[in-house]
Amino acid sequence: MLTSLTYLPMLTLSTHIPSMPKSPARSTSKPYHHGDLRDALVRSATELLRSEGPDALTLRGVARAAGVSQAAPYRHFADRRALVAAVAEEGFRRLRSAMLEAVQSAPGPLGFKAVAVAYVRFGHQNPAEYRIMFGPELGNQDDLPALQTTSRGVLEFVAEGVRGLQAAGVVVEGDAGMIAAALWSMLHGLVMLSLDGQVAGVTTSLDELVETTTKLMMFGMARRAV
Amino acid sequence: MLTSLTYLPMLTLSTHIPSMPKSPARSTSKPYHHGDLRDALVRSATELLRSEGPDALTLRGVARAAGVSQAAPYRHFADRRALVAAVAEEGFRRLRSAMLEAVQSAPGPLGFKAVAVAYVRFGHQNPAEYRIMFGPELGNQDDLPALQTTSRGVLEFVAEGVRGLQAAGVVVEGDAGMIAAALWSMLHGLVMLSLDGQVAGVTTSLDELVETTTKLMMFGMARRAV
DNA sequence: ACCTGAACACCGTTCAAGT
DNA sequence: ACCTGAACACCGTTCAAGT
Repeated sequence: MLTSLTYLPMLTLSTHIPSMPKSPARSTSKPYHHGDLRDALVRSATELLRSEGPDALTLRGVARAAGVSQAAPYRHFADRRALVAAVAEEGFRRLRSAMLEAVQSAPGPLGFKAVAVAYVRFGHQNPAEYRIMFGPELGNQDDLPALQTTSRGVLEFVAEGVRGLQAAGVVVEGDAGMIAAALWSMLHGLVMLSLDGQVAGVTTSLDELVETTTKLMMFGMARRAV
Repeated sequence: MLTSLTYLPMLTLSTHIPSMPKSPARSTSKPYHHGDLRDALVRSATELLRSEGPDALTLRGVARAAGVSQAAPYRHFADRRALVAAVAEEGFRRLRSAMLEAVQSAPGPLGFKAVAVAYVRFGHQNPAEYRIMFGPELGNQDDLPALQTTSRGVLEFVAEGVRGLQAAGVVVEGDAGMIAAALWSMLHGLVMLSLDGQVAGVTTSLDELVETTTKLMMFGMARRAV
């Protein structure tokens, strides 16, 4: 009953439609809906995740934040998980950038510690994103090839660093991939456990923990033969 | 086997759970509801988690599996998170047992590797539980003192082992808590990354990875001075 | 081609009420 | 004291329909 009377159509007359060419919206501040809703959704999702926490990362909430209907995201993402994966991908890219910047500012053997510090710092500065990147929802990435490629980039980055140190004679010979996996495990575990507050009693200074950890990784915990 | 509904009839309502004579309700002529619904809920939750995955760990689903109404769990758990915490607690207890068994079967310096193997094996044999134990829902445990105590037990256990090795002159001196945190980080990261398939390309054998990792932890990756 | 509105089946949580 | 039934406000997802 109410339907036909109370619902007035908005000003969608043809005369109002700007002569938008095919190229993506650029000058339009916000005429109608985005030329790139996909990107807008990923951005909204990331913002929501940071400001409201992981529980706020709902498809409906993100759609709301982006100003579209709840069904609209399905034009761009197969399901909620695909949207989450897109957020994680962006995170992996930023993590890689942070590590890259670290080695560039401190090349050679010193780079190892610089990367470790940058890695742990990234996790602590982006806790919600970090958790999503390694969370259970994306545990099996077999059906998310784009994410898989991006996340594999981290291991590849570390392995490359290991090879460099091996070539410089600083690090023992051996499978660089395995050594890199061990290093990454260490860093990842450190971020996770500290985010969880599991190692809170150990020290007040995270930097100190990273320091101890990287030293241990470098020289081991076995006592040298006297 | 993706995340789908897969609604199965689930004929679990047969005369389940033989009434334990130990519980207070003994003269119960009615086979009505458990003298210990709390325990039954935790058990149902764990079973659901293992068989159907993390998405099945819903309060309503658990209540259904236990044969009570959807509101009944609220007599025993403040909210869904409290139930999840109870499941995680049980997991931490079993993890500790597995580690304890490992040191007992291989005491001394060899115990280090035995514990590492037992730890990683636990994670891989109980992936869903392991993820819950360290998942984002329980990230901040400040309001879950029981869980906090149980999970802290793991770090304490490792630290105790480190102290033993230090006393035996096998491990370098230094803050045992920090060294333990580094060791735990390594093991935790290894479990997580391998469960996520992030280090799948490195080796086909997880045992080999654990082997390399523990050696690295023991002797470091720095090349000895020639 | 892209988006909306409405619907369906689920969920966490609350609360009066039953026994 | 412990549990049920019904309700509320959310979800993810689908689908016919609009422009």
